Amino acid sequence: MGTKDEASGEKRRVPTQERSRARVARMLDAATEVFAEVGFDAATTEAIAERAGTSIGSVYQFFPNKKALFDAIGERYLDEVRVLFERFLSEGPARAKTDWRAMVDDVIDAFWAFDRDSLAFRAVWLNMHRSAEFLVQGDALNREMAERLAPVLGIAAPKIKPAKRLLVATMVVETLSALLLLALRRDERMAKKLVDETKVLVRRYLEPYAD
Amino acid sequence: MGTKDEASGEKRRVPTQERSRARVARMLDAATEVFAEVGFDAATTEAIAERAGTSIGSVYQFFPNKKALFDAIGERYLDEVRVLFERFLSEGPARAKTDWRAMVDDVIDAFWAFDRDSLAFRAVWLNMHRSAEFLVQGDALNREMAERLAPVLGIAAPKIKPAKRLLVATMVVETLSALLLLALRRDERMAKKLVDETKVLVRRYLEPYAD
DNA sequence: TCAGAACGTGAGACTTGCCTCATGTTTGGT
DNA sequence: ACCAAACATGAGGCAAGTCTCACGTTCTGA
Repeated sequence: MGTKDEASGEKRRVPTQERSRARVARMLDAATEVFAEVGFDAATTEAIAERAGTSIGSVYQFFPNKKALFDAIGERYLDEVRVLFERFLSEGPARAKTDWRAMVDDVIDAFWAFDRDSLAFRAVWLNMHRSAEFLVQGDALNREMAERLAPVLGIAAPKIKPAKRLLVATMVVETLSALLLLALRRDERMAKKLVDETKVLVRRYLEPYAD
Repeated sequence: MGTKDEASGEKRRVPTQERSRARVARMLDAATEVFAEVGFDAATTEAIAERAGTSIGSVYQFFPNKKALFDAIGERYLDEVRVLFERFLSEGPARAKTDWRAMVDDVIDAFWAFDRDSLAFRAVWLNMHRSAEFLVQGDALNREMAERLAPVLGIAAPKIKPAKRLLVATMVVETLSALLLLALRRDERMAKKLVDETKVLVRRYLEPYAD
């Protein structure tokens, strides 16, 4: 490795002029694409700079290293997912009691519609955590979503014992994650079938837990 | 990349003496461990040689490059999985009609018991295909298993339309794959819960398809 | 209008890791 | 016992890729 700074410590210039702000935004977009296309290790900073229409020097003016670049878009991506997820959580209590079946469909549709690029990047994101610190660091995002989902399940599926809610939420989140990522890898036609069948699977799994 | 040979063409010595055969076996074991621990990219041939108690030169005497090493254990791993899977397929028609629920449990237990190392390596295997030739090359192993499973579903779950069998089989295989790999990353206690709940999920999903 | 701060650049220093090769050792058949 | 083939070794050639740095350009405020 060529890591110099520890724990992605920044120590870099913060863009203040408009010109550099736009440039940094282009870098993040380029990085998202490149990481999504070839994965973290195979992505080169050179390729990212080129796609952003700038030079390597400029990249390192704002990001101390490749990992920091990855972390930055990871954070941005996380925020977007949280917003999406939050929308459902906020309307959760109201709908969950009566209308949870339709809600499941909506959540799945929403995540599926949520930009292919983002999903592709998410695959890289998950795989990163899976290879490097394999057994130590879990999949932070999925874990967080499961924790947020658990309370909602208490309403939608009251038959689940409180102690078991997190387990069920984890099952749902991980299954969705895996199947949507799979759909992403298939052609349009198969993808649609998979997404629809995923709705069926989740509904059938939760059905006996509903009141 | 430093790839010289195309399409993992061998062009290397085949071990004939007992000494070298044993050495090659140690190399494969070491490679499995290292790949499983840190992933393909981060694994160094040096580390593999060292763990096998030999030198890099010897590794390259029998394997043309790093990828060939990976392919070799991939093949070995595939064979083991096929044997495991075949056992269930052979008894399939007999049990499938009456006893498919217990069969689901058995399959899950069997795959879970199937050596942690192997499962860890499988994660690397799947992730490899996912990053490099992202949208092109699918997950060969899971696809193959789904194709083999589809006919069995015709017996166990006769209500599935023939055209839909492969879809359902794919759903089952991918879900199992994802959830067992997840269980692997969790501690013993949580893993057991996840495995048990996976049985529940698969059973509930297939139930309406059974006669 | 001008100084200095912010910004942009890309050649190349430096590191890492794959793989080769020249050299030495072990084995098995005669 | 002896030779040729098989085997083993690890220093280092080489390519790829990360990140720095010295120099040039653009912006901002007084």
